[in-house]
Amino acid sequence: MIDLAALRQDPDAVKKSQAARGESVELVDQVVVADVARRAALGEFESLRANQKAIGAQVAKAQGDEKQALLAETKTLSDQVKAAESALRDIDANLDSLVLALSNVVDPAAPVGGEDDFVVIKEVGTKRDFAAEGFAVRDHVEIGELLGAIDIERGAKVSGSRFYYLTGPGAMLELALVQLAMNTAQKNGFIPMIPPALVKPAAMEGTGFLGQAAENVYHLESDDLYLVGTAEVPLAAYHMDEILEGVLPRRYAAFSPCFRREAGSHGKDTRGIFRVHWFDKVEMFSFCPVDEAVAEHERLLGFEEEFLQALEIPYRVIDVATGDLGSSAARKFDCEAWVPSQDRYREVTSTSNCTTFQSRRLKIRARGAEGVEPIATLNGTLCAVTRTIVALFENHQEADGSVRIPKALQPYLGGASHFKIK
RNA sequence: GGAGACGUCGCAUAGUCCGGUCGAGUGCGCCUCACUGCUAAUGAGGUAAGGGGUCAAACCCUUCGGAGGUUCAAAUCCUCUCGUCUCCGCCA
Repeated sequence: MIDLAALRQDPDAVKKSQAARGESVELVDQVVVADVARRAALGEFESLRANQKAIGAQVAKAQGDEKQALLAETKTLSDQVKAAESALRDIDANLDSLVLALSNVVDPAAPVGGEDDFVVIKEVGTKRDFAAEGFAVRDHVEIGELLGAIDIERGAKVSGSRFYYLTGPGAMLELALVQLAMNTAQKNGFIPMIPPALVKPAAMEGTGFLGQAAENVYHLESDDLYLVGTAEVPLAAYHMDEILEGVLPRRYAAFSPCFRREAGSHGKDTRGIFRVHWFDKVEMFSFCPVDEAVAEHERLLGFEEEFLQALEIPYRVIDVATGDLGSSAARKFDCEAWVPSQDRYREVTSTSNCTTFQSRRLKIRARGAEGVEPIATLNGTLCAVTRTIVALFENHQEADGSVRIPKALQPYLGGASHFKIK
């Protein structure tokens, strides 16, 4: 939810942001109108109610005829108060639904445009020249089969398309990646967390996933619970309705399964485990003072880069354009790993600065020097397991189909230097 | 799944039976001041959030887990709901 007071002050800034996202500009005007109406209705209700309470206090003291007279007076007042209250409630609900429909105000530094208008910030690492090395690139599906690490066929048999089993070395690799990620995060000041993957509507709503992203969320109707698409949801909602005390930023890193319906991506990335309905992920999350959020965003990006560098995977960083931001994000950086079989960079991690958008919805604030203050939330992927496996297998493959294990990961895999073909 | 108890201002509690003087007392914690060689102790005062209003105040409204209802009036009565705890059953 955006800051209504700020919108009141400068509606044009919000309009500009909506335009940059390619979303409704006139929604801003509707909010302004609804806001004026609300304040009028609020004043009406409040003065009637104040009157009612004042007379009520007299009723309590009065006796006999005097009391009867007051009762008669306040009886009609009571009806007026009720009418004013219900009018206020309707206007309030209307305003709320309009404000909730507004996406976060984009960071002016974010490149304006659609999906393809991102800006490449940097490229890191060296892509291998497989032709020069003298062998044809295998994709992660082939490698996964050779190693006995990924079983897609049986994933489909048991659960349908976009499901998989990690088997043998694949299963151990996931655990190794997760441990490396969690250990790294803890060293960097994150509190390790294992959060619930099923959440109530309030948590989903509060993090902004029931808006335009709703069609990609699994919903368990009989229990009215949602399967989270990212640990961002239970981590953000962890402090829902709280005023944070003490030192900020407060950083958490969670290991959790992620479930995504992938509606609207039919036919996209159908091969392998690049785009699946379920995967596991280590996610970073930060509750941060508003004026430190931009620096914190850079920090999260830095942690993501360090992880990719530890895995020796070539990647680039892009500054995602306004039209491609999630509704909660003011700015987003993606790390895209080089995928040799596709001869292009593909997203493996993503970090967003949600400024105060989520914390307003979730009613999270912090006690600062000047009292209770709003707070910024930021999230970033440390390791999305399946996509990391794709990048790892493909970039570190050897001529015979075996895969070199990067040094940083070896301690978590019994010191082995390679995944060998079975 | 069955039976019961309970959700109050950071924490712990009072208030609920018998509706108004309760937006709410007390203790602890925290903040300010005084006293003290320092700390501690003691004394005085302050200490929920959100909204409206104001140059700033004053002031007003809302919130006693949540949602409804009864009433002139609800922390207090009624209904539903969520959560916590205890016992039983079941289970990893």
